[in-house]
Amino acid sequence: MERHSAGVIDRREPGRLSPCVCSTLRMVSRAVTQLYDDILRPSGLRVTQFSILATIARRGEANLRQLEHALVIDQTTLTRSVNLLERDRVIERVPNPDGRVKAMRLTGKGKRLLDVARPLWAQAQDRVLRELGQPAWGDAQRRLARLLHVAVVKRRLHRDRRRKLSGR
Amino acid sequence: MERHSAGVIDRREPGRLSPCVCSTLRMVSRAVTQLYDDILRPSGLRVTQFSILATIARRGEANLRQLEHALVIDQTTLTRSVNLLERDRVIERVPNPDGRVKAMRLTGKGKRLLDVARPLWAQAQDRVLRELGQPAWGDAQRRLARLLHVAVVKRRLHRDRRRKLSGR
DNA sequence: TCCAGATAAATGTATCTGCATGTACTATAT
DNA sequence: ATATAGTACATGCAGATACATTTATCTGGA
Repeated sequence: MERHSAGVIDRREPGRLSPCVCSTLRMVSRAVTQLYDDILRPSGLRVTQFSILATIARRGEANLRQLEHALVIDQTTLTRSVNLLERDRVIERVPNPDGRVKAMRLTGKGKRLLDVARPLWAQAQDRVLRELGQPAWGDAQRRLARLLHVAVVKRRLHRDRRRKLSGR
Repeated sequence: MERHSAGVIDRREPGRLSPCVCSTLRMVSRAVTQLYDDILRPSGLRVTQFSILATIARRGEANLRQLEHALVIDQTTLTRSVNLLERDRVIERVPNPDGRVKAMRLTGKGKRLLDVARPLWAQAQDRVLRELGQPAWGDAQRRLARLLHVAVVKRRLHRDRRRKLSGR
């Protein structure tokens, strides 16, 4: 008997959500990521890489600082992710007068890859939105945007307070 | 060429959300995780570990399979996380007649740790909910629960189809 | 009894994540 | 011209994530 088609018992859905806002977000994020990555697999891109590529593509080029703000990813995380894409010749450096700035653009390979990945992404997005409903996602998105804003701001406050206390 | 150089401009909040459901979730998840981890820091626990501990504590004990379902975390991920907690003597193994099952419970240290962490968690949770509003979170939570369900089910379908195609 | 199939967890590999800190370069005030 | 502050990115370290595969164990027949 197949592992996941396994009878009635495995029909039990994942338990109720955690009361914790953060754990809930992580949980949903994990599950949805797995779905997207599954569907994106033929392209060889993960959704993380896809979002970086799409962001660079939209702007033509982008440096780490811009990506950090656009994607709300820590700069040190971005450095590694970007390095992997660079290693695989999916993106390449754009010369910049400011020696500190690392600006990147897609290579030909990167563009072709993105062309392969886009319809797959659309497929994943479609499956989710068709089931969830566009309006419901619109609602959710607004809440999440607010949540993002709250988290970013609160955190800034928290860090500033700690810094003041420690006299720095 | 007027990059988004410093100063007043940097007051700009993180850009609009991505149109991608998955990227949006990951983005918000990252930001909120950072806030929770920041506030939990004095306890030495991260929110991921906190949620595992809280789950075990609620049940008295739990094995990996139960945690996998409760937290919607891949079993292989759980193995590593649980090993770290075990290494730090925060949880310990509970003997089980079935030699395959790894059931865990909190140690004394684990309980004390959780007692330290809980008020910190509540503080993080409060800050977010006070700002977002309980009802708004209730709404969001419902959408996310639906999203989780959709992702899990869709993925099952996707995998089953691939398996059938590849003749396995 | 013994074995095939099922189940629970562990392992190899690779990526994602981010804190604390370091390095390289730029801009500014003197 | 030069110290100094500030900016942009990199690195060391540690944990979080999960796919593919393996190992250990259990269970139900023949």
